[in-house]
Amino acid sequence: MLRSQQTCRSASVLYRPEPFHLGKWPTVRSCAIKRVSDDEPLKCTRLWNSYYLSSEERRALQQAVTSRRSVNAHVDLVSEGELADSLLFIVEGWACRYATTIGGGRHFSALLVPGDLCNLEALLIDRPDCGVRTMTAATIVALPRELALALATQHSGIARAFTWLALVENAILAKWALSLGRRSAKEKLAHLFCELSLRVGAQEREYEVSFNFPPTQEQIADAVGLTAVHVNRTMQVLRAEGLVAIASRIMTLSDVPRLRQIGGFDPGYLHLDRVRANTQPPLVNPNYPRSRSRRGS
Amino acid sequence: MLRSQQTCRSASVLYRPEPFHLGKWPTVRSCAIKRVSDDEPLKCTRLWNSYYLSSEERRALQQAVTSRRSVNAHVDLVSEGELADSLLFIVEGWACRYATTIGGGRHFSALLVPGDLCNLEALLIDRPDCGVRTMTAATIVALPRELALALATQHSGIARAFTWLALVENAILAKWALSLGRRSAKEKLAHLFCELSLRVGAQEREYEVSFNFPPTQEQIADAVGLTAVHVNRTMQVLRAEGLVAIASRIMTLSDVPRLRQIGGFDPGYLHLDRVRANTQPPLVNPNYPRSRSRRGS
DNA sequence: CGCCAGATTGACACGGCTCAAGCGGTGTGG
DNA sequence: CCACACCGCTTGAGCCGTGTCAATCTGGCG
Repeated sequence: MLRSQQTCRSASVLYRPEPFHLGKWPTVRSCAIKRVSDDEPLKCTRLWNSYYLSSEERRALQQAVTSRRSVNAHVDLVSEGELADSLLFIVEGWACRYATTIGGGRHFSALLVPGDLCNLEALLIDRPDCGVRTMTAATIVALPRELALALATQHSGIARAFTWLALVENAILAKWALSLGRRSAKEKLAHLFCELSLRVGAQEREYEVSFNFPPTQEQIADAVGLTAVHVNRTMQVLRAEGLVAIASRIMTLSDVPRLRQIGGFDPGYLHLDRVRANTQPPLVNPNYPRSRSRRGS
Repeated sequence: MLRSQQTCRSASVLYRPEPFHLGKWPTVRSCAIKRVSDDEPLKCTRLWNSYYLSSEERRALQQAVTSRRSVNAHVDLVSEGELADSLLFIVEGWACRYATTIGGGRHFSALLVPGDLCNLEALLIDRPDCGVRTMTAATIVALPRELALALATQHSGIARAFTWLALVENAILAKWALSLGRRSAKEKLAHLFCELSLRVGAQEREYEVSFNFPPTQEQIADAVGLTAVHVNRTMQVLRAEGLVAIASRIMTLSDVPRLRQIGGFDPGYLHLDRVRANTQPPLVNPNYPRSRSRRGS
């Protein structure tokens, strides 16, 4: 939420935002990865549900994948510049792909919701260009890179599905860029919320949707290129107009058509027609605590 | 270069910028596609030069491709929402991928330089989410979608190369998003110029590079999310500091290390190590006229 | 019950946008 | 061969959307 051009003078005050790498986000002490029972860990995944896979290919994928692991919030799943040897699927919880500016400015290049593949680039690129960090407690599944490559070589459907995932991510990123470059704060938020409501598979009824929405205002700011303060003010406007409401991590959009109009949102770019409909996870998910970081030890 | 939040009141004045679709860019009357002799049209292409292809696969690609065609400047190669049935390679000249905001704001999601693939998404997505338009006269080569799919199915190297192209485009887009969201005008321009100097394969010597650079200031603005006026002022600053100079479509960066520092540029994300080095095209290319559009009808 | 992350508020500053001319070069029609 | 027409580049004045800085408030958790 810091902009780069601003120098980071105040190393003094305690809870002031600080450059990312200096620990504005809490440093992680234990990754607390523990195994969880599972049978079809990939089932709710966008890759799994894409129309490009045959059932045989689905089976092959399922066998190649590790079992579920649960991860704390604020954990780096992928660190910028370090070797990455697995594709990570986020089965439950939210994460983000982020990059930082020399000045400490932080920016998200993706918000990852349940079912998303966190780091497709690890398939072909060994040093990731940006990190991936959980925003909530999450459960993930890994597909070792070598296995993924082998599968993609043997099964053209799997290769095609990977390419498709990359193309959709591209389309989303292009829309984000459009927002970042040419939309006002209000439009940015409207567009983002419309997008997320669809991506998490929330069921709209009577122009209204509700869905789990763990990000803090600061994290929203890092996604749309604003300041946490300004996100706050803009949210107040949207709230005052009766368009959005957030209560205990659940976001409600009360007038989706209006929001779409404001944000200039057209769902086509998400290409949801190439995926089997995904059921929305339970509205209040006990595994979703935006676990507050315990202070330094 | 219009920002969306601004209403477009002045339909009166003559040379004022106008919403994109209303013809700020000249409307195209004739596509003027004419054949040109060629032998290995794909040779200078990033796909062709990627390490993922075997020589057999290169041959297969070469055979599948149409012969070169030359295209005028300001021509839509791909129109948003319309069916696209070919992958287009831009062999010579520059183009851009663009999208527009309801308010008429225009934004580029990519600048395409010689050797780039214009619309990889056409491989799997039939209605493109954004348009592609030439910025200069250009020569292009097409690979029919069905052929591309068949090749990707038969040759895993080709499939892999496609995926790789998508991933690199993604990485570039992510950096653009970082710029858009968190960098100042000066930083944005510095970063963009550093990126382009590498992508066009310009040879740096003694901290200095020169390369063909056809975009107008307005087009630069559409790439970095600024106004043409502000790009102009920022360019003046960079020029005054002796960092960049443009003369007759040739850009010279006189102090690349300094520019990289300003823009926070780290070339890793371009993953040039996965492509055979590409020779820089001749510095002044007679085919590069930023052909001015003749006026109406 | 105290702590702390996150949400909220207010005062103020500034980067970048808007509006409005003006300038120089270059194809083009007369 | 000249004179427009027109594109792209510049410049100046003024404004406003967002950022900055600094408190304060609030609810959940240990």
